[in-house]
Amino acid sequence: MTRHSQTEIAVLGALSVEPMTGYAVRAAITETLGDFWSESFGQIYPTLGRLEAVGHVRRATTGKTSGSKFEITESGLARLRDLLAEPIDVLPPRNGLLLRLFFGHLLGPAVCAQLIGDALDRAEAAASTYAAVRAEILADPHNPHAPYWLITVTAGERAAAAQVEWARDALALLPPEAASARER
Amino acid sequence: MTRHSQTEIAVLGALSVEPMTGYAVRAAITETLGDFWSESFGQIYPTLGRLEAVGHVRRATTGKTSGSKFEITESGLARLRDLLAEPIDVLPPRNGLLLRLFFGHLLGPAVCAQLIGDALDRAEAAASTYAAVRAEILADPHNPHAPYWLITVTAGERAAAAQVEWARDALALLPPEAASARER
DNA sequence: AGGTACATGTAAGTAGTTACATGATTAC
DNA sequence: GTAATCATGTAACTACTTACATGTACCT
Repeated sequence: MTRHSQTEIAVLGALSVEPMTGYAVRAAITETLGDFWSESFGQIYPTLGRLEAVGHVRRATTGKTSGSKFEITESGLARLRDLLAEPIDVLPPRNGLLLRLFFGHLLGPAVCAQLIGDALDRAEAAASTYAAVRAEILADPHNPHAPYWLITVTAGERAAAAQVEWARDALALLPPEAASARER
Repeated sequence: MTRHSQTEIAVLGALSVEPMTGYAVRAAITETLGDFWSESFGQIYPTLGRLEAVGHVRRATTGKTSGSKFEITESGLARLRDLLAEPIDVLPPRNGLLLRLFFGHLLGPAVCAQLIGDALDRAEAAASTYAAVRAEILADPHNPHAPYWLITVTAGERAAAAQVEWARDALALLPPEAASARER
C-alpha cells in the first residue's frame, strides 16, 4: 500500500482557482493554506512537470520571456475532483512540543514554562490574524468558495483558542520550581 | 541545516522510564504517546543499534534466548537531556481534511458533511478516552512524571473538544445541498 | 548600475513507512 | 500441535526539504 502524495491536490487546487506561475502557486499555498498545508519548490516544479506531461495542466506563455502561467485543463479538473474524493491519508502525529513536555520531568519546570509560554505567544498571534482573514472572505460574498473557506478559518480559530486555553492550564499544572528543579 | 531525527528522543525517553525490549518501546510509544507521536520498527531498531554503538544504551540479556532488554546508560540520560533542550523541529503542517474542505466547493456539501461528520466522531471518541488516561495518571500521585503527563493529556482534551466544536460550526456553515450540488 | 523580487529547475540527502523474513515464547 | 504474540531485523521505496544554479524583470 504505497502512500501517494497529496501535493497534486494542493497544486491542482491552487490552479483551479486561477491560472498562475509555479512561483505564484508556492506563494498562494504558503499565504492562503499556510496554516494547514505547505509545499516547497522542490515538490511543486516536478509535480507541475508531471501534470503537464499527462495533460492535466497546460503552459500558457505570458508576454514576458521568463515564466509561464500554468492553467488547469478539463482533465486536470476531473483529476482534482477524484483526488479530493479519495480517502484522507493521515500522517502519523509528530508533536515535538508535547513530546518534550511528556518528559518534562527531565527538563525541569522552568524550561517547560518557557516552552509553553512560547506556544502561548504563537497561538495568540495566530488567533489575531484569523480575524483579518475572516473579514477578507466575508468581503466577497459572491465567491462560491466562501462557505468552505470560512470552515477552514474557523478550524484555525478554534485550534488557536484551544491552544491558548491549554497553555494557561499547563502553566498552572507545572510543579513549583524548587520542588523538582534538580533531581535526576 | 540538516534536520535531525526526533526519534532518538522518543526511544531514549521510553527507556528512561524503564528498561524494555525494542518491541516494548514501540508498544509504549503507540499506547502512551500515540496521540502526538509515532514510530515504526523500521526506525526503532536502527536507532537502538546506533545508540548502542555509541554507548547511550546497553543490552541486558534476559533469561530467555530471544530478545534483550535495552537500558539507558548515564551518557544516554545526558544525551536525552540535551536533545530535550534543543529547539523543537516543527514539521510543516499537512492537514488533509482541511485541504479537502478548502476546495469543498468542488466536492459538494454532501461529501463535505460526511468528512466533517467522520472527524466529529473521531474527536468524540478521542475525548472519551482521555478521561480514562487522566484517571490512570492520578491513581499514582507519587510518580514525578505525573504533572507533565497531565499537561499532555490536557492538550489532548482541549484539542478534541475544539475539534468537536469546530465540526458543529462547520456543519452549520455548509451551504444547503441544492444550492451547489452541481455547478461548473 | 545594482539590488530585490520573480521564476524555474536540479541534486543531494534525510526521514520515514511498508512489507518482508525469520524465529522464540506463551496460551490453549 | 498450533495459533497468537513477542521479538529483531532488513530492503525497497516515497515524500519531502534544503541548497544550489541560473536567469529575467523591475525599481531606484
